[in-house]
Amino acid sequence: MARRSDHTREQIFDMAMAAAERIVETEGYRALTARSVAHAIGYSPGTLYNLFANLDEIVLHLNGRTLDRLYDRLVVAPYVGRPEADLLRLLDDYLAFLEDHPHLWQVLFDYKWPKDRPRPLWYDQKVARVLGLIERSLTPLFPRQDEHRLADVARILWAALHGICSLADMGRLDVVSARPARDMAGDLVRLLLAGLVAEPAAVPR
Amino acid sequence: MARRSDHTREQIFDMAMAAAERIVETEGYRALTARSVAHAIGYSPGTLYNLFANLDEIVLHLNGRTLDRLYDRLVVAPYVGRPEADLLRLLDDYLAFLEDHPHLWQVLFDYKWPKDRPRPLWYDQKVARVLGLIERSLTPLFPRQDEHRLADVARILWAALHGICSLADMGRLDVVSARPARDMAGDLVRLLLAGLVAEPAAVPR
DNA sequence: ACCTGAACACCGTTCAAGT
DNA sequence: ACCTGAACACCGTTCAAGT
Repeated sequence: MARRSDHTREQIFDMAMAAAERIVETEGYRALTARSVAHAIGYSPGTLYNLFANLDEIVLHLNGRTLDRLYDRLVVAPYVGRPEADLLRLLDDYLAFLEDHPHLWQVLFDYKWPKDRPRPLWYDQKVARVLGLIERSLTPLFPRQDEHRLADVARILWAALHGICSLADMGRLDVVSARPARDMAGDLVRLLLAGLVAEPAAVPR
Repeated sequence: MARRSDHTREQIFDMAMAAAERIVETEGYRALTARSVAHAIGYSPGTLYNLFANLDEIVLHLNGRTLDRLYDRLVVAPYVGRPEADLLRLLDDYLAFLEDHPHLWQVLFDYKWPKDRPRPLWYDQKVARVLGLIERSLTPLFPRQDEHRLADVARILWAALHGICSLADMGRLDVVSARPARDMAGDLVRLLLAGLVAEPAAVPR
């Protein structure tokens, strides 16, 4: 057999990404295999390895697309300049995204990139772009010279919200009594903001 | 071939669990396979399926053991009755456990129990026992009739800390600039406590 | 130059066959 | 009653062979 050149390299790349996304959304993470993607685009498994070093790289690109989708969703709402209102709205949009694309969200956070090799720069930039929205919402609370502290708090909030969504998604928060993730996350945002206002310089960096 | 009755059912169970733990600790999650466990205890893969419904159940029991270890580690330190001191000490012990058993900790949280079937009661009880330590530390901040609120805040804190440790473990917090998980988690604890004190009834349940 | 598909070294799980 | 190990239906990845 041989080259078919039915499609360019770029076309196959895009087809593979679209197929991967569709497989994850409809059948879940575990259905995403090199063979299933290859089959979905009508090429042999070997062909994928001309474009991607391995399956990990397909997942990485898929997650990049998910981060873009998430950012696009979060960025459209108006920014009013009141931290609590802005953060709670970000939270609502985030949770709505999670509800619309639960499987994509799971892959985004569950997937473990091998520790030995560094994440590509473009990927970190996509994460930073989302983090930037949280930072913007927090900005009114910090004086200009406290950019580092602002960035730290944004990351704390990002990670903390992730923890709540993650455990809620796994059904691990309903020990003893259940409460929606939305309520708990909203609670967290309000407590954290109250704490910031009460102790603005609690833990200088 | 046939029954060997070299060991009782209980002995094989314990051998399998010990082997699973050793495999995860030394070689990581991905090395934990039904075949590797069977080989480690000198039985055939089929034998495991007399004791466990599937590999999921082996992981579940392994995680139960990990929760026990974690609890044992957290419970020994003295309880002084000052929330900040007690929580920061819990945090330190938690992080120390994580450092000592990174792979066991990863399996504990990364492993997804199938959503369709309920977690066994004994598992939830082990989680609740750890959560109870956080609740105890928070108790001085809540009046007696606010037990529900206390439980909610404990779970928020537990989930939020998990989020920080989880993203830190995956190296996903060092976007832009890195900061140790310990610092971020400590920051979170202090901010949350300050928020609680400032707005004790911020979000009544 | 590109694509194939067989091959390699694995999986989880089942179950007929043995003692 | 219990254990085996071959079998089934999969994996990710490689690479000689083809066009």
